[in-house]
Amino acid sequence: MINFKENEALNTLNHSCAHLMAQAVKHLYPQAKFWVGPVVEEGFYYDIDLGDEVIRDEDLAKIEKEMKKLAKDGKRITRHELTKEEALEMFKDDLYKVDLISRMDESEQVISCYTQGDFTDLCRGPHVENTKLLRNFKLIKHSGAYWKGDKNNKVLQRIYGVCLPTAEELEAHLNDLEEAKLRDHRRLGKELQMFMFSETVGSGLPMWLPNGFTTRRVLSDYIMDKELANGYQHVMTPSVVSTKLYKISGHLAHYKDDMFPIMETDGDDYVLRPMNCPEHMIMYKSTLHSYRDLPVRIAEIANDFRFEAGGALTGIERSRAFTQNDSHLFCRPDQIAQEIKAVTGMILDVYKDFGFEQYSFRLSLRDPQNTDKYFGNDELWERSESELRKVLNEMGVNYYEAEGEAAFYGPKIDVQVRSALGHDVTLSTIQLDYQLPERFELEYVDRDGQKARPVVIHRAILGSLDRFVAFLLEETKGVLPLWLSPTQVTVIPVAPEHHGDYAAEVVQELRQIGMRVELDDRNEKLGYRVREAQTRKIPVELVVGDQEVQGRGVTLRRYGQRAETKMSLEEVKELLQNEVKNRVR
RNA sequence: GCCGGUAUAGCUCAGCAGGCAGAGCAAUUCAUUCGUAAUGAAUAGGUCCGUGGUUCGAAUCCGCGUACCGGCACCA
Repeated sequence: MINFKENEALNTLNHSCAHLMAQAVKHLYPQAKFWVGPVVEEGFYYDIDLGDEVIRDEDLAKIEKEMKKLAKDGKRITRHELTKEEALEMFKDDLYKVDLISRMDESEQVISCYTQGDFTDLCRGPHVENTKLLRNFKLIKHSGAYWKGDKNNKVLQRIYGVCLPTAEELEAHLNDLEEAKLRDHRRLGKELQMFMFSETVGSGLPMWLPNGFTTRRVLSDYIMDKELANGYQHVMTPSVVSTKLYKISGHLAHYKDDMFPIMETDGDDYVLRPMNCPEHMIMYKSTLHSYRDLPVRIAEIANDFRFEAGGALTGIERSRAFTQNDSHLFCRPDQIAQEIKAVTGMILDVYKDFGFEQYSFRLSLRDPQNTDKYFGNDELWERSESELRKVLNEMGVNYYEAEGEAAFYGPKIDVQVRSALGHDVTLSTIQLDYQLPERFELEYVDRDGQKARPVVIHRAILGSLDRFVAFLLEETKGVLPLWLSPTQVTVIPVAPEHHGDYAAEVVQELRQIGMRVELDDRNEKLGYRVREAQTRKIPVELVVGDQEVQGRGVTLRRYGQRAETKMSLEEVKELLQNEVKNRVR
C-alpha cells in the first residue's frame, strides 16, 4: 500500500489537492471555515466547519466535480510570506486560522500562505505550481472529527481523499483499496465459518464456531507449550470478581465507564473483569516468596470483558468479550532487563513461526503534558521509561517512541501491526509496572532476610487470541497453514459407491495420527467436490479411486495448486505429520 | 459516546418514482455414478431488523429503538 506521507512528491501533490478541495468546498459552501488539511499515510484530509451543514455521501461527488472544474481552469499556485501581525490581520475573521497563527513562533518558522485563483489558505507548503497538475484524485470518505481531537469540542466535517500523478496509478490504488476489503477478517471469518455475532446475544460479543474454535485451540496450545518451555506456570481465575479488587488496583477509578456495569449484591459489589492482573497479584501474595524463587511467571488464557464504546467495535479485532494470552512476571529489580529481553525474544520467535514480517516495536511513554493521568512520581517514570529504552537499544531492535501511549501504571513496549483496513493495532505488549506491587503490597524475602518489593512485568504475546486470529486471517487471506487450519484434509472418493470404504479407511488412519480430516462422499461429481475444497481453503485434498484402492495410496493435491502427487498411505501420513510438527507455512 | 451511512431468503444482492416479494449461489427431492474449480431437472424457502406514525395502500416516506459499516474520540 502506498504511503502518501513518506513519499515527498506524493506528499506535495496531496497537500496541494487538499487545498483544491478546500477551494471547491468554499465555492459550494461559502460559509465554510477551514481548520487543518494535512497529508497522512492514506492520502489527505481537510477538517472543515460548515456551520450547521454536514457532509453527506452524495456531497462528495459534487465536491469532486467542482474540483475537476477548478483543476481544468489551471490556476498558478503562488506563495506569500507574512509577518505574524500581517497574518493575524489577513485572517482576523477566521477564528481557526487565528488560533493557528497565534500559536506560531515567528522566530522559528516563516508564516506563509498560498493562493490559487480566488482562494488563499495559510500553509507551510510546499505545493505544486499549478492546479492543473491535480487531475487524478478521488474523495474517499468523510466523517465527523472533533476540533483538535477533543470530544468536548465542536465536530468538524472531515473529508478524506487521495491524489496520484497519473490516472493509471489512481486506478491501481483504488483497486488496492478494494482488494484490502477482501482480506477483512470479518468477511473471511464469515466465509470460513470461524465466528459469528448475533443481535440477540448482544453487540460486540463473538461466538466461536467449530472452525474458529479449532484454530483458537491450536493457538492456545501452541503458546502454552511455548510458555511452559520458558518457565511459565498456568493458572485459572474467575471472570466475576469483587469491585474491592479494582479499588485496590486503581482500575475502578480509571476505567469504571469502560467496564460492564457493577452488579450489586447484599454484601459486596461484583463486576465482570476487564483484565486479570489484580487476581494474579492476589495469587502471588498468597504465598511467601524468596529472592531465589523469582521470577515467578504466572500465565493465563483469560476471558475478559470490556464495555467498549459502540463505535470502537470491529469484529474480533476489538470486541467486548475476548481472551487474553496474559502473563505477569514477578521479578527482582535486577531481573527486569533479562526478563524483558526474554519476552521480546519470545515475541520475535512466535512471529517467525507465523511468518509475520510487517510489524514495528513502539516504546509507549506517558504524556508529559498530562502527567496526572498516571500513577507514580516523575522519577519513577523516568527510570522505568529509560529502563525499557535501554533494553530495546541493547537488543538492537528497531523501534519508535510514542508519548501518551503508556498504561496508567507504567510504560510499555508494544508491537504494532496494520490491519487490512489500515488500523494500527497492538498485537503484543510488554509493560513495566511498579504500581500494582505497591498497591497490593507485594513482597519477597531478599538475600539479607529483609522484605523487598518485586517489580511486575505484564506481557501478552498473542495479545488477545481474538485479535490474533483476526490478524492471522488478514495476513494469510484466510489460507491458513496446515497446522492451524480447522479442517486439514478432505478425502474425496472418485465414486463413493466403489471407493467409499477405502476413503473411510484413509480418514480413520489419518485421524489416528491426530489429523483433522473430513470425508466428502457426497453424490457429486469429483470436480464439484474439488472446487468446494478449494473455496473452503482446505490445505490438502486426497482423491482416491480405482488406482489408489488397488495400490493402497492416495493422490494429493494442495490448496491453490494444480499439481497432483501420488503417494502411499504411509508416505502421506508421514508427510502431513511432519508438516504439522514443523508448522510449515 | 460523536458525525455520516446501511439493514430484503442460509449467503451475495436487485427491487427506480408508495400499488401482488425477486435473482444467482446454497438447501431439499429425483435422475446421473462420474479422475481434479460448478451434471441436469424439480421443489421449498420471507415478521422486507423491531416499533410507532403518514397514507385508500408502506420493503419503499417520517420518528424512535437495535445491530452492523466508514471515520472521530476511547483503548487497562
